[in-house]
Amino acid sequence: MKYTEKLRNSGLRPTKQRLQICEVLFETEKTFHFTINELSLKIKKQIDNKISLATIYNTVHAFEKKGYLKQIPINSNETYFDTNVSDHHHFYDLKKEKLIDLENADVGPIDIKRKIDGKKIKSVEILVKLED
Amino acid sequence: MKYTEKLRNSGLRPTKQRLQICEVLFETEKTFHFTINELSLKIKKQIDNKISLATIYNTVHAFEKKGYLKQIPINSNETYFDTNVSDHHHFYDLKKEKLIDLENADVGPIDIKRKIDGKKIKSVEILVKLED
DNA sequence: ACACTTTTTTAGAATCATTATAAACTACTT
DNA sequence: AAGTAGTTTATAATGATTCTAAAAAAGTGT
Ligand SMILES: [Mn+2]
Ligand SMILES: [Mn+2]
Ligand SMILES: [Zn+2]
Ligand SMILES: [Zn+2]
Repeated sequence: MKYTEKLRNSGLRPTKQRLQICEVLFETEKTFHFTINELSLKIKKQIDNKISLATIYNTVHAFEKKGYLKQIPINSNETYFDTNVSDHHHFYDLKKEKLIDLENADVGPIDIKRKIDGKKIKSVEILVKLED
Repeated sequence: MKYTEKLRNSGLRPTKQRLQICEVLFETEKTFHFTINELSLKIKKQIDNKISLATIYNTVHAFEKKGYLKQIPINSNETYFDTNVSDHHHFYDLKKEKLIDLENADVGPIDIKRKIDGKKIKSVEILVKLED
C-alpha cells in the first residue's frame, strides 16, 4: 500500500482505518474541501466496514498536524478542511456555502508591509466572499 | 442619546439594552475585536443592570446584519467580531489567540484575476497567521 | 509464535458555543 | 388607554467537537 510508508514516516501506525481514510482523501483526481460530516458520508459510501466518528476526527486532526490536510479559516458552524495543502486562496460562495480554489496565478502578489516584533509570518490566506 | 437615531434608522427599537450595548461597543477610542463571551464580560463590568446572554447574541447578530459589526473569518471555537467595519485585514497571533488590525497602508493592492460567472465579490479578506 | 508495551479504535458521555422556545415585558401607534 | 408588534429573558434544545475508558490492533523483543 502506498500510504503505509507515508504514515510510518510520520510516526503514525498504518492502521486499516487510516489507510482507508487516506484512500478517500488522497486517491482522487482533484483535491477537495470537506467538513467532517461530509467526509464521514463519503467514507460510508466508499468503504464497507464502519469507521467511528471519533476515529475520523482523530485522523483528520492527526493528518492536519502532519501537514497532509489544511484547515480553512472560515466562519461556518462546521470546520472546513482542504486536501490541497499548497499555499492558495479561496472563493467562498455564500449562497451555495461552497469553497472554490484560487490558483496562484489567479491572485497577484501579496505584499504585507507591517512587521510584528518577534513574530514570523506562518501563512497568508485570502478569502474572497461571493454573492449573487 | 446619540445611538437612538442610529437604531431607529435601522428599524431597530432603541431599547435600554441595545443602547447600553452600543455604548460598550462604539463609545471607545479605538475599535476592537471580541467574542460574545468577552463582550459579555465587558458589559458586566461597564453597566449595572444585567443583560441576558440571549440578548447579547441577538443584538450582535442584529448589528452585524445592519453593518455595524463585522464577523471575522477565523477558526476558533468562538466566533470573533470586529467593531471596525471598514475593509481591512488581520494578523492573527496564534500563540496569544489575538487579532491585530492591518491598516490599508500595511497591505499592497490585491488583485483577484479570476471571475465566477454570475457572482460578485462581496469582500476580500486576508488573514496573516503569526507564529514565534 | 508468544508475551509485553504502546498506540489506536470505539461507543458512548460530556462539553460548550450557539440557537430555539415561549412567556413576560416594552416600545410604538392610534 | 388599548392594541400590536417587537424585544428581552430564563431556560431548554441543538449539534459539532472533545473526552473517557475499555477493547482491539500494532509494534517489539525473545
Ligand atoms: Mn456540512
Ligand atoms: Mn468567545
Ligand atoms: Zn482549497
Ligand atoms: Zn479588525
